[in-house]
Amino acid sequence: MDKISRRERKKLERREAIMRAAEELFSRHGYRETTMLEIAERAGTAKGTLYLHFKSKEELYLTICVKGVAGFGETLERARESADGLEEKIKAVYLAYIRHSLREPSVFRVLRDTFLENVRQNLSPDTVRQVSGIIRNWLENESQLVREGVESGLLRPTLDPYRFSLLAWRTATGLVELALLEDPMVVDSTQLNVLFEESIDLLLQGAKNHRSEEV
Amino acid sequence: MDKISRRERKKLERREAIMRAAEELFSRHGYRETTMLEIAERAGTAKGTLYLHFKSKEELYLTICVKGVAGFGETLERARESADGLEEKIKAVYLAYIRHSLREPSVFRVLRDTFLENVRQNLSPDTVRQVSGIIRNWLENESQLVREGVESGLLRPTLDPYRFSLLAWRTATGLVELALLEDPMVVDSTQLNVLFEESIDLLLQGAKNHRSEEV
Amino acid sequence: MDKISRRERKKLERREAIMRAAEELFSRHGYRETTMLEIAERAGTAKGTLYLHFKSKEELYLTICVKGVAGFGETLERARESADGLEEKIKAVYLAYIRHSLREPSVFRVLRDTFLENVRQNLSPDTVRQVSGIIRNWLENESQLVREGVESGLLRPTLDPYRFSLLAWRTATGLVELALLEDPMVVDSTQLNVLFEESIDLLLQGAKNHRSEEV
Amino acid sequence: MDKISRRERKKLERREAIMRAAEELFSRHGYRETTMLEIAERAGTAKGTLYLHFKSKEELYLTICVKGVAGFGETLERARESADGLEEKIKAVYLAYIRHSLREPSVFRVLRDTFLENVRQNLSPDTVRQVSGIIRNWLENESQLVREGVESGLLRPTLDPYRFSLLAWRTATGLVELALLEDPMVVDSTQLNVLFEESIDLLLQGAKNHRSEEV
DNA sequence: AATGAATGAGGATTCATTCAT
DNA sequence: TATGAATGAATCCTCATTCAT
Repeated sequence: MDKISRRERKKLERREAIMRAAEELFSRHGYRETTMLEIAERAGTAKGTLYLHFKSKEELYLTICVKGVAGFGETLERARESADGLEEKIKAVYLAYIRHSLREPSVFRVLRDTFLENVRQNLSPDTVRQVSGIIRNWLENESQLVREGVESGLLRPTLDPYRFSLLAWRTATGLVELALLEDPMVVDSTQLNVLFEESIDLLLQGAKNHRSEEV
Repeated sequence: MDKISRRERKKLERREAIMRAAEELFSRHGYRETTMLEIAERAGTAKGTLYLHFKSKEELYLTICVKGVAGFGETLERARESADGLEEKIKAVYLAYIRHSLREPSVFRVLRDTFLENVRQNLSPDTVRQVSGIIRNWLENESQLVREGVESGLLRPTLDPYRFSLLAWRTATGLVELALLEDPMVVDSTQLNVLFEESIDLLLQGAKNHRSEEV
Repeated sequence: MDKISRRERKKLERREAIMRAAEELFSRHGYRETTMLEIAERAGTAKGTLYLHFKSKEELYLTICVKGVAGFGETLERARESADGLEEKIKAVYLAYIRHSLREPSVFRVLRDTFLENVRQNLSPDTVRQVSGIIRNWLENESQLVREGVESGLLRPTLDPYRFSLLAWRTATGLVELALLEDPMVVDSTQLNVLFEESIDLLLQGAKNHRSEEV
Repeated sequence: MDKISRRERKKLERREAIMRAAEELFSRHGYRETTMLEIAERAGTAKGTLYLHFKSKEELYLTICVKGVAGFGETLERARESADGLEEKIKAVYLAYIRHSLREPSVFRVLRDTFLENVRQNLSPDTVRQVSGIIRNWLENESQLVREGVESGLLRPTLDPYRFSLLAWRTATGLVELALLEDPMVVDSTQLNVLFEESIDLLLQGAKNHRSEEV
């Protein structure tokens, strides 16, 4: 039994090595430009071994996506729980999304690519739907916070919670994309770091119920 | 001489037909997924003809990029000029960026791809620098408007103009990406259309000098 | 126009060279054991060229089948027409089938393989159906001769014409298979040649209406 | 000693399980189409185990052939012995060949494939010679019956006994091939069943000494 | 003896690019 | 100039066989 477990552990390690290699390469070169041979070489295995662990290139990709999405979900959840107060929670989740993306750029890129039209074409509709489903789920969780903000009077009553979440998500994504460029050219990293916090402050400030503040 | 000029016109028309076809296809399917045969067929020529006009697939791609960037520049410039008032100008440029992107999705996608790390790898550093240069130029033009907004007291004095432009640009890009998905899955198009205007309103509202308003 | 036609002729020649090469190799090694590279090399072209003329390995195979079946059909038809008298016609068609098979062993083998279960599995049901359809057609033509033989009193009234055709076909096929072995081992070629005529004589003799002869 | 024999029995059982699995699969899908993994799974063992019992895929295939040939031999022998009268014996052997083939389609197919040119190429000349030898032996046994038929005046004196046996064998094989098709397309199974008996009747009728009958 | 993970040669197919006409 | 046939490197995937456990 010990022996079996040792063998299984080894297999699991291989699998993880493959996933790490694939994640890195998919993220750097995109789905189509990454070849199974490259992945195998980077993972230190033979081509055929990949197919022992994943039925196809697409399944390997999907597995990475799903794992990545799950990781994101946990991070956001933790951020929401650990912050106090509605405004703080909203900011925490927003910043957690950015920080997690920067910490795991491969995951961010793979998920983003899954979202972009031209990468979608190589994936089965099912894969795309699965990833989209999880993203929508985040957005709805986030909306709930915003809704509470509106109900509590913090944010102005005309604000649509889901649209605000959507906006925050797209803004964060746009900033991360910029931050992940090897040579951003149009901005230096200090400015970007400031912008992460500033951006959500701006959005929240704009969404506040100024009537009530003025009183 | 007339004949020569007729011949040249014909050649130019061919070249443009090829570029239109390529733009459409690169934008829909991405660089790798688009084949030279498809481009040729859509342009109504033979495969070999493409190589009379462009040295390689990559050169064709780059030519499209450069042309697209120029078109964007003109549109933004026109938007700035035709709007009245600082706030209106800022909004106009922001919305023009979005509208132009939606009107010319191919150009938007090709430029966005050029910006993303994994596509950059296929491009010469020179091309990347060229495109980046033009983008920085837009941002600086836009910054100038924001700076005037700050100086006039419309926007709060602590606002960094360049950072604000950057933020608006990334937000707009993030929204356009979503809008261009064939099946956005997480949002319907009505919501998105509202969001285009709402987003810049929110950003501007958040950037305003509320002290002065309250008075 | 002359030039175009020259080019087209060349293309047609290539196509035929490929078909000849494929026919030979499929017949010698079977469908699965034959590789596209081998076919290309034997045809004196590059691998890619095959795909200019045939969409896939299967389509190439099918094309050979269909052409082969047609050739058979014409041969049998000619045999039927040129012989005099019912009995002679039946014998002529039977022998023509054998002779054509021996003259074009590749075609015979390819068609036989299409018929055998394990080769069918690699082919689309459509391919199989198409070939089967033509074979059934032969059998029905042949049946018609036998039916006339029964009606004229030459063959015994209890004889089922279609079954007799089937039997003759299977017998002929069985003999050809033996004749095509490089080293038959169980029979020498003189014996086989005698057997070709003898076999149909035996079958016809057995099918005759002996009552009427006895009168 | 008991333990050792138990172990040996187990080993033998494994070996037989593997052979049964392989026979079934080779027969259904052909040599190339059958994978060692499939055989292992069907036999309830691991892939590696196959190589403890058989040096290679080919050796496994050959072992099945040889065993199959032996089984055929016994069946035919039994049929000859249990029938009474020359004509009955000839028919019995003929029908036994067909029935055994239908009862053990795997064996039939494997042997037939061994006989066909394209499969022979994978086999050592020795194996082919061995199988051929056994087949010739059948044919000679069968010839003996026919010879007696000629000598007794049942069959016409001009009939060559070996050729007649050859013919009967090829006819039977041709019919079995048709009968084993999953979807015969050109004939239904009722007709085929009638044809089994009808065919040997026709052949024998054709071979009879009609002069003597007429008297 | 049994296992099953790992290997890597081999096969079908695609497509950017070349070049003879 | 325009064509499109030809090329062959590159890609995904399969599977017989080996070997450490």
